[in-house]
Amino acid sequence: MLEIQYLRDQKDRVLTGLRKRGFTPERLEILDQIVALDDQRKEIQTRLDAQLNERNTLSDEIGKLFKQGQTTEANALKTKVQTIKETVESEEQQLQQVKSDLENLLLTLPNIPHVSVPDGRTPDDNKIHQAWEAPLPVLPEGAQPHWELAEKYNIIDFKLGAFITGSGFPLFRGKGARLQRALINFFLDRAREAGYEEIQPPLLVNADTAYGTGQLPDKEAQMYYVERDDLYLIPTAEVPVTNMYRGQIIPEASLPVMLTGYTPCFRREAGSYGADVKGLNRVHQFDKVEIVRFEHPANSYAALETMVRHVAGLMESLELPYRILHLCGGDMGFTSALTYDFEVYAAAQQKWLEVSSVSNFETFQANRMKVRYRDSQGKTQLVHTLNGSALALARIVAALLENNQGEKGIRIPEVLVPYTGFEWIGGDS
RNA sequence: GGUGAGGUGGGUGAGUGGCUGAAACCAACGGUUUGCUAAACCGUCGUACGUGGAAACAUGUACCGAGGGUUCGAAUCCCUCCCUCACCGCCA
Repeated sequence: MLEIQYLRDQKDRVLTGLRKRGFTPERLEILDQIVALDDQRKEIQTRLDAQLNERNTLSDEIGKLFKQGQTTEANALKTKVQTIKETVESEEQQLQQVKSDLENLLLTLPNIPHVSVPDGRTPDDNKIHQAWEAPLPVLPEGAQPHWELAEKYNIIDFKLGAFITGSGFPLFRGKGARLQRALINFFLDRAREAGYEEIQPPLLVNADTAYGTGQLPDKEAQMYYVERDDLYLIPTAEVPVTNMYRGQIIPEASLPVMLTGYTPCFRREAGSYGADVKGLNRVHQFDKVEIVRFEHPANSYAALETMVRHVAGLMESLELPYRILHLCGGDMGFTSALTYDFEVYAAAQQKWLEVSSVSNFETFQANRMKVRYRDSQGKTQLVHTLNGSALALARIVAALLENNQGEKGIRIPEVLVPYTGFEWIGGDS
């Protein structure tokens, strides 16, 4: 959620930012509505506070009068307060109304893109931030996409998953399951070595938490919801982990707070069909190691860069061809100010698959969650929040299977062997 | 799931209708003093929003788990919900 003060002070920036996100001039009128509502809010509050002050003062006097036995005078004041009470009630209602209107409008505004964010509407307008310079792997004739390899080596059973649950819920078995576990441990170890504290958060969250990171209200249809208990299955560890600090004031000296967590992620992916959803390309449940940071605003972009380097390092050690995209205004998530997407090249499909998204949310999430720190003047300031996948498993597995297939089977990258305990899938080991 | 007891500031904890935004103690921060450490003493010590102010700051309002209600007035009384603890039941 944007800060109203920012919106008032930096209107030009907000305007250009929203245009970058494809706001039409009509939709931009919302800014003036917000400011007008906020003015109204202030006005009502000033009035209301004055009335409340009078009520409190009079009530005080009534108490004193009663104590002195001056009941007649006290009762006279009582009727006076009674009339104040009525106007107070109506003004309180107005205030509440205006506040909720204001909040609802503010919730419709996405974050303001960073100045570097490219213009554009669709994924085609994303800029390549870091290209893959080496030649892309070319597989020999007869190379198979991962869903065929999965069946051939009996490591992922899509049909069985569909039988047990539904499509998009793959079942990993044998070396497939072990590869998953190896990747999770590898990613967690790397994150820990980089200074992130490991967290195992709850996988279901309440509505307040889902609002905090911005999943509600705008991504409600994307989450699985347990109606009976009013809980949501997490779409990413970002949600529970970032909310660890909801409503908190973090001592400035504790910044940055660096957290990592592995969780399964659940996404309904409503409305996705076709070739994109084949195999592991788009599934309802997948595993991911997430890194989350709460940063001093002055450091957040440097932090973003180190996160990007961290993820790039993972890709490199897995020997996977990857590229980094700088998302354009139209393709960026609602809450993000700047997002880099990592794509891995799946050589059999000859497709780039998104495997990580690293973002700086600046104060957008922090404002919603009221996560602050105290600056050297003793004032509370909103922190910047950042997060990134490091990494999302399903598509990494897809690329590993496809790119590393050969006559002997599927070769496991060297760094993973200590984790898997085997060097080949389908080979001798 | 059942029964009982509770939820007060960073912590412990007082407070059962007005003099309590909240005692006291601890922690923290600033200072004084002793050669350092320690101790003692003095002071500061919640958040949000509004108003005035360039700011420091002053001032108003709200907040004692959350939301409603009673009352001229609620941390205090009533209702609903949430959470914690104890015991019982169930259970990986």
